[in-house]
This record gives sequence, structure tokens and C-alpha cells, in this order.
Amino acid sequence: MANPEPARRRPTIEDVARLAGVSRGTVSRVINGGRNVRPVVLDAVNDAIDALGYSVNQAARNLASGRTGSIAFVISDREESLFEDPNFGVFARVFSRELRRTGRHLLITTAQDEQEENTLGDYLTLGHVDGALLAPTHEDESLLRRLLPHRLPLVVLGKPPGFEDAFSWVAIDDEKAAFTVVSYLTGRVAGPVGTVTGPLHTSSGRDRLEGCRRALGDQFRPDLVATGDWSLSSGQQGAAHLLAREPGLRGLFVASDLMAVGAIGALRAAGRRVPDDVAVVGFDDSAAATMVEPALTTMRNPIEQSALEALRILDDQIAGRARRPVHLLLSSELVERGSG
Amino acid sequence: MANPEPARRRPTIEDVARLAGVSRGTVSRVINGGRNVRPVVLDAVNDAIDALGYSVNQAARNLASGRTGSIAFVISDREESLFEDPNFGVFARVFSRELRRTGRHLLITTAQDEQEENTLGDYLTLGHVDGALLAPTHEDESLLRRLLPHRLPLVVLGKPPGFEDAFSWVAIDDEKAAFTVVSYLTGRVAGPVGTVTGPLHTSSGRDRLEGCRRALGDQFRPDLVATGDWSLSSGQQGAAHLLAREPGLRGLFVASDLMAVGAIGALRAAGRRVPDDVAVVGFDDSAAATMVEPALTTMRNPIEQSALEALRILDDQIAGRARRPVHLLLSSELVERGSG
DNA sequence: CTGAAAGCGCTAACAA
DNA sequence: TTGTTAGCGCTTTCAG
Repeated sequence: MANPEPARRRPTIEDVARLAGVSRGTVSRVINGGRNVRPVVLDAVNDAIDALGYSVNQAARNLASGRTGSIAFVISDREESLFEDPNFGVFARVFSRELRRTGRHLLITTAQDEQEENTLGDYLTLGHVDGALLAPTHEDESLLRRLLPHRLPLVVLGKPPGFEDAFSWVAIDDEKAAFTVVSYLTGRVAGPVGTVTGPLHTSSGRDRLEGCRRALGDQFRPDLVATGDWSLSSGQQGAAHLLAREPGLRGLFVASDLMAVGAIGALRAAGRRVPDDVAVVGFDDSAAATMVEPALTTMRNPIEQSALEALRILDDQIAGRARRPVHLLLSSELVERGSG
Repeated sequence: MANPEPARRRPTIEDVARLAGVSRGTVSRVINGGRNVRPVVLDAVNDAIDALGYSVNQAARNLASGRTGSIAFVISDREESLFEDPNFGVFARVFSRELRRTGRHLLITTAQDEQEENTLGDYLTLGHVDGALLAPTHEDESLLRRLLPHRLPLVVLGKPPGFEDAFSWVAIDDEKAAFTVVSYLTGRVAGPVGTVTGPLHTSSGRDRLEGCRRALGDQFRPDLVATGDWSLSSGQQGAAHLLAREPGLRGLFVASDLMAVGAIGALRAAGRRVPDDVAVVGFDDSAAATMVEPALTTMRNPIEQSALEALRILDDQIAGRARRPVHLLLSSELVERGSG
């Protein structure tokens, strides 16, 4: 009944080889795709694997092959709101799903401050991972500076301010997208239009403000710009602030949907109806967009597609196919709903 | 000027040993704490390490030692709202910080569906990690079932329904805590009191409802129970629902602060003032609690302390100090603010 | 298509 | 306190 072997040591490739009556090398070939193995032998080996409940020892494989099978998703967020940004969740989900498809794993890591960024830098360059995907970065990204001299395969999500040429990245044309959505807004309301921006040390934050400014043209009022940090509460505070400054506010461009939800809350709290009193447009078309009543008019930010492209570029780098940084600009589109 | 060696192979422990004029074993001792090494030798080795820019090869170390230096934080969330729960962020932050302190790394992994849970199960039992910390789990947790026969060091955050005896966990007394905060609420308002619960297939969801029921006693109205899923939007919908059913609602216990923020939004949208028309109390004392006006009266959920205790228990398991599951119930306390 | 054999870089006995 | 020496389990040439 019970296995006569008392100590249940994990079976190794050697055990499988013995049971299948082949060599270690052949088993290795089988578990690595089964190329150049006769079907009969392949079946025999697979049977032995099942019988023994064998699974590969990653450490040994890493050591022998020099590859780890893990990719890091780095969220180096200096803000309080770790994980609050719904886009992180989408990125993580897509990365995780796609890597699993190729038998690899996603490893999410975070760094809250410069010290943590240093340790993280060590980690990334220490051979723990085959490559890294970096969530939108800040201007003062010491991690990027640290990673620069290394040749770690790396793709940044969004333009990395100050490192645009040094690293590969995937982004959208934030300026143009913001221009589009704000033009839509101004086509529908007459009167003062304000904006709640993203953090201005990020490319997206800056570029979306720039697009808004261009769309508004003469109408642009510097006093109706509130700086947010992508968080719900900053949208709330920003809108409250703008309303205090301009009670006659008629339109509001909020640089992310999550902040827009906060902004609408603040408008409501101040007794304004949306969109009748104040029209609001957001950005991202994230889950938050349809969470409010009325649902947000917003720009679609193709997070899923960005994730896929980033992964593709990363794999090119890992495989040595891409020698120099690759930059990809995806297009976005207006999504009309009820808010603006 | 330039290193005469053309191929810049990563230096190994052997290179360090040669440069420092000692054996490989001694270098190993130095990089593993430096016990039983003469100060002079220790300095020499460290100098060699610096000179060569040596860093340990993890794969080799794992293979030789059987340890990985990584701990998994498993978020197996079937809901849409991956990462939305602010408690996850706090857990991740504390784990990350504490592990770094001992030279280890946190690896966050997710599983959205049963298939992913299976792959994740493989991953966890394949020797990639030394142990795992599981975010609050569901009743139908196939991952736990899968992990049961293995002896992976593991601590669950919150009581794992159906597996209370099988695994170690750290939790609070949700029933008692909910009783406390709802009693506070009923002490301040007269009239119908409702609740927006967490998911009822989780221990916290169920127990908080139970505590609410006990506090309300005869006043408890089954028709004033709305089931949420910890997300902001579910709090919003829940409150709207309850208000539709009972326009005279006077008090509301929302089982998480994030949902409470949503609930307050819905109350506002329906023209109610908080706390004058409807008093609201939340749960968790998360960052969301002070994000709203008025700030939430809530129960403090000692997430940071839970994280530390869970890590302590996990380390006991890893070190083989704890043979059987350990269960820890932390205490929570009422935080009075303006909402209820 | 398959087997043999040489490592991958490190840890952990064991001796000295 | 230090050096020596087996491996850890796998991949990957290189022959055949």
C-alpha cells in the first residue's frame, strides 16, 4: 500500500530517466518541449513523470541554464496609494496570464523610497529575474539611473521622463488624447473649464495637462489647474479646490477616471449636478468609469494592449533580438458616456 | 585602464577566494553572516568582494542550500477588484519591508480563477519560495485544498473558512468588533439601521454581519442587509439599494471603509446628509476613512500588526519550530470620527 | 534521435 | 578558525 521508500524525497530527473529506461538528457529534452524525441520515448518519459509525480527543480534549472523563468513587474510608487491605481491591477493580470502561457511567472515587487529602490535594484541585477516591466515612473527615478549601466532586459510602461532614449517603453500619445477629450468637452459646454492633473513629474501627468491647455486655447485658465496624484481623494480635493476658486465652473477634465470619480463626489457634495451644472470627462476608461452615475465620458487607455506589447518587446530583448531601445506609441479613442 | 579580461563574466565565489587568498568555504561563511571568521580575514574577503563587484548567484545558492530567500504573498481574488482593497497594499508594504530586513524578498502572486489557482499551486509547491502568506480567502478556495497535502510553510491572513484547523492564521474577532461599532451606532441614532456586508463566503464578511445582528437585537431587519464585495462600488450600490427599500434609514454599518466611502457617495447622491440624516460607521480604519467628509467612525483593523505576527509564525514554521497550526486573534478598537 | 559527461556556483559537512 | 570535498538537479555540448 504505502510506498516502501520511507523518506519521500522529491523525485529527480534521474529517477524519471531510470524508470523510463532512458538517459537524463532525454528526459531533459522531453520536459523542455520534446523536440527531437521519438514519440514512443516521449510517451514513456511522460508516463514516468506522471507515475513519479515529478516536477522540475527550478533552482537547478536556473543554475544550469542561466535563466530564471521569472519576470518582475516593478511598482516603484512613492505615493501613499500603492495599488490604488486600477491600471496596476490590469497590468498585473495581463502579465500574469501571458507569462503563465509560456510557463513563466510574474513576480510583483515594490519600492516605496530610495533605499528600497536600491535594494530592488540589487535584486533585479542579481539574476533573480530574466527581465523587468516597470510601472509608470517618476522624474526622480533613482531606480532607472541605477539600472542604466546594467543590461537587464527592461521595458517601461509609459514614457520614463529623463530616460526616454535609454530604455524601451510603450505609451500612448497623452497630449493628443487629452486634446481630443477636452475638445469634446468644450464643444458641449460654454463657460469656465478646469482640470485636475496627474502628478506633474510623470510624463502622462504633464502631457495630459499640455493637451488640455492646447484644446482650451484662449479659454485656458492657469488658476483652474489643480494637481492630483491619480488617487481618488486627490480628485476629490482638486475638484473642491477648483469649485472654491470658480463657483461658476462649467466643465472639468480629470486626468484619470479614478480621480474623476472623486471629483464627481466633490461636485455632488457642493450641490452640483453632473453633467447639467458641471460636465466632467475622465481618462483611462478604467472600471471606475462605469462605477459612477452618470458613467464617465473618457479616453480609452489601451492598458491590455500596452501590456502585451511591452511583453513582446521584453521577450525580444531577452532573446537578444532587439539591440537598441524600442519605443511604441499606441492610439486611444474617445468613449462617450453621460458625464460630459 | 580597461580590464584585460574581455568577456566580463560575473565573478564567482572562486574569484573572490583567489583574490582574498582564502578558500571558497571561507568566502561562503563571510557572505553568510561572517561567523567564525577572523576579523582580518573577514575584511580581506569583503575587500575582494567590493573590488570584484561580486554578488551571490541565487540559483546556485538555492540549489545548494534548498532555500530560496523568497516569500510569496498570494492574492487569490476572484473579484474584479484586484488590488482595490487598500489592506492588500498595507500587507504588501509591511511584508516587503520586514523581509528586506532579513535579506529576503517578497514576491506577490495572484490567481483570478481556478485554473490560475492550480498553476499557482504548482508554483508554490515547486520550491520557488520558502513559504507563503495568503490574503483573506474564500470558502471555495481550491488553492488551500491543493496546498493541504504539502508541507509548505503557510499562514493565512484572516480565518480561512473550512480550513480553520488545517492552517495557521492571524485574524481579529470580527464578530465582536462589529458588535462594538454597531452598538456605538445604535447608541446615537434612533430608527432603522441597515448594513452593507462583505462577501458572505469569507469569514470576515459573515462574522461582521453576525456581530451587527447581535448588536441590533430586535431592531435587526433582514431586509436591510445588502451584500457587498469590499469594493467601493459595491458599497455605493448597497447603500442605494437599502435607501430604496427604506427611505427612512437612520443608520448604516458598512463592513469596510472603502465600501463606506461608496455608501456615503450614494447617500449624498440621494440627498441625505451624513451623519445628520444617516449615521454611517465603517470598518478597518484604512486610509479611506479620513478621505471622506465627515471622516469615518470605524473599527481599527490592525493590519500592520497582523502582518508582523503572520511573518513571525511563518518564520517559526520555516525554521521547523512550529509543528502544528497556530491561530492568533488580535484585538481591535473603536475609532470615533464624525460620520456616525 | 539518444547517451555520456562536463559543468552551472554555491553550501555544508568533515577534517585538520 | 579554516580548507577540502561532495554534492544540489539540471542543461547542454559533443559523440555516436
